Amino acid sequence: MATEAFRPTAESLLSLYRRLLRLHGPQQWWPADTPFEVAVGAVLTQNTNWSNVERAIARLREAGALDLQTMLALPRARLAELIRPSGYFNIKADRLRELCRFLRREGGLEALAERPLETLRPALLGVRGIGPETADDILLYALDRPVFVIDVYTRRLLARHRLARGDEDYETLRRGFERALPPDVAMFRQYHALIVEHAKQACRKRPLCEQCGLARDCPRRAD
DNA sequence: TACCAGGAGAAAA
DNA sequence: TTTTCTCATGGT
Repeated sequence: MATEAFRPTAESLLSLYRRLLRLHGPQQWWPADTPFEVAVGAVLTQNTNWSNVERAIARLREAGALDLQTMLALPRARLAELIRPSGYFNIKADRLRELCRFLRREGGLEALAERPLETLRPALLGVRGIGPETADDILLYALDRPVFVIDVYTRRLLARHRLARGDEDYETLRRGFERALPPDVAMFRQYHALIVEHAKQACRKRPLCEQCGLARDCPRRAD
């Protein structure tokens, strides 16, 4: 596992950010009505296309289960059935229930929002089924904390632009962004959303480049 | 039919 | 400690 430092300059990351922003314009993220829905979506999107997540969330909404107390009261089998379109529904039902129990113990997302990041992030990572990317999605988009979300698209883009090799561990990449950039929640959200949007647009109906994940012949590539 | 998609945890090496 | 396997649906 690669452990050496990823220490990009602020200018290199800001330059990439500005190019993505020019290409795609401001993104409206995260697509959810409430912080709780953000947290649910963060679990459901694990290794899953967002369109499948939307189906599952729509079913939860129809069932009136998009709030903490109702979801906690649902039998596991019923919850799994509701989120079936998101895939991995048995595992994700357990993960959602673990997350809901955690939120109940902590007094809900509103109470969590009062905790310092130094204890909040480890607490989230202590929930079974909540890994670093899912925790950081929740911190950034549901709890307004300046943490940078690292996903597969971020790795590919960093590698493509020679800012990283792409196989660095999650914490190395996250800390690299957070050290180089000011702790700006709105900008971190926009940056991550732009990376995902860029990858989706560039790769649509085109073969992926094995290095960066973007299409070799895509006219919208940011380089 | 085969592959991929906004991971995470357990098991095996 | 690192790598591999498992979980699963819907779109292309």
